[in-house]
Amino acid sequence: MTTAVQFSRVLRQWGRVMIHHSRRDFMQIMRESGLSMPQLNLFMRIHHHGCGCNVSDVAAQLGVSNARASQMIERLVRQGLLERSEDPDDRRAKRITLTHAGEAQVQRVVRSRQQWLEELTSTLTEAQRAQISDALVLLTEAASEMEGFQLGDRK
Amino acid sequence: MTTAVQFSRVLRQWGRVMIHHSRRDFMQIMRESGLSMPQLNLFMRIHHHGCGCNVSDVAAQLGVSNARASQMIERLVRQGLLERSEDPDDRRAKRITLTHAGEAQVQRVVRSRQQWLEELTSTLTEAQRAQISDALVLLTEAASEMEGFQLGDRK
DNA sequence: TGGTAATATTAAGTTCGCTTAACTAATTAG
DNA sequence: CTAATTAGTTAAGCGAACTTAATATTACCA
Repeated sequence: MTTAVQFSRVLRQWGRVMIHHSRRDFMQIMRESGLSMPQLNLFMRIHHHGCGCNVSDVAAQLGVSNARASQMIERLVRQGLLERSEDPDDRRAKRITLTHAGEAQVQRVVRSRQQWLEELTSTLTEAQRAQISDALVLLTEAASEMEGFQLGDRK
Repeated sequence: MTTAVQFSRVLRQWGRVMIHHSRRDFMQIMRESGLSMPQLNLFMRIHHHGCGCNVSDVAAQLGVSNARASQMIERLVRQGLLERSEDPDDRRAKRITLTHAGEAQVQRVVRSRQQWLEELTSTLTEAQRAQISDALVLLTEAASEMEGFQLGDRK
């Protein structure tokens, strides 16, 4: 009955719709590209981390042992999707970066999300967009204040 | 420059925040409960499907062979998280349902999502909630019209 | 400088996820 | 009433995902 309860129900509903789509697209791309979930996740993480990711970073972000990260990277390097180069500042470490082909896989995921949202956008009127936009900015800012979640459209 | 582009950027940002959280919570619960991603997904699917789910349904929803579904279910039945009973209408078929313990795992996921959203809710004013709520209803309806995505708070 | 810590890889082994194929039992169709 | 279908399980086997332990190389520190 209280507004708060209704409000959080509305929030959850939109969340469900979003996540449902995101998941479906992600799995679709997995199938098409022949990449596994951990592999595709690895790409997304490296992409969002920016450059200069080393093996330990990858392991930490994936919640996996260093050995496992090294193995995964090895395989993807051999497939031409990742590049492994020596870190000039610390010759023990390796810099892991996406090759052109690897970046292309990331872009498939990014674009698929973008596409659905843009289709959705096109079904709304100018006024509706403005209204929703204001609301989402509020929400996103509130979430970002609640914890140090960094905004900005990547990089 | 156009509103549409800005709008879809705002949409994407909120989406990123949501998905980021959802994923983190999910993996947290996986670790804590000792369940794998496919297993926890299986629970969520059975939960949302309502009762009367049989082995073939599970297989279809998970995108996996019947044999695999049967194997997964077998293990979870042994762990006391699922129940497998004969379908009275068709004695070949089995009804798969969550036990109390299984439902508890689902509730962990549901509650973790709910909790974050409610925390977020509490940082907003009454007026902001109303504004955002209206906006999200618009969005959710637009998405649901774009394709037959069924609404309703589960079951 | 010598010892300790950090970084990455390799080796060996376990468990998991998944498939196909073969099998059993119940239902439906001709 | 047989024959074909459908639901589920079991078996055998492959490859992926992980782990721990061992090793090599580089960096840091007292």
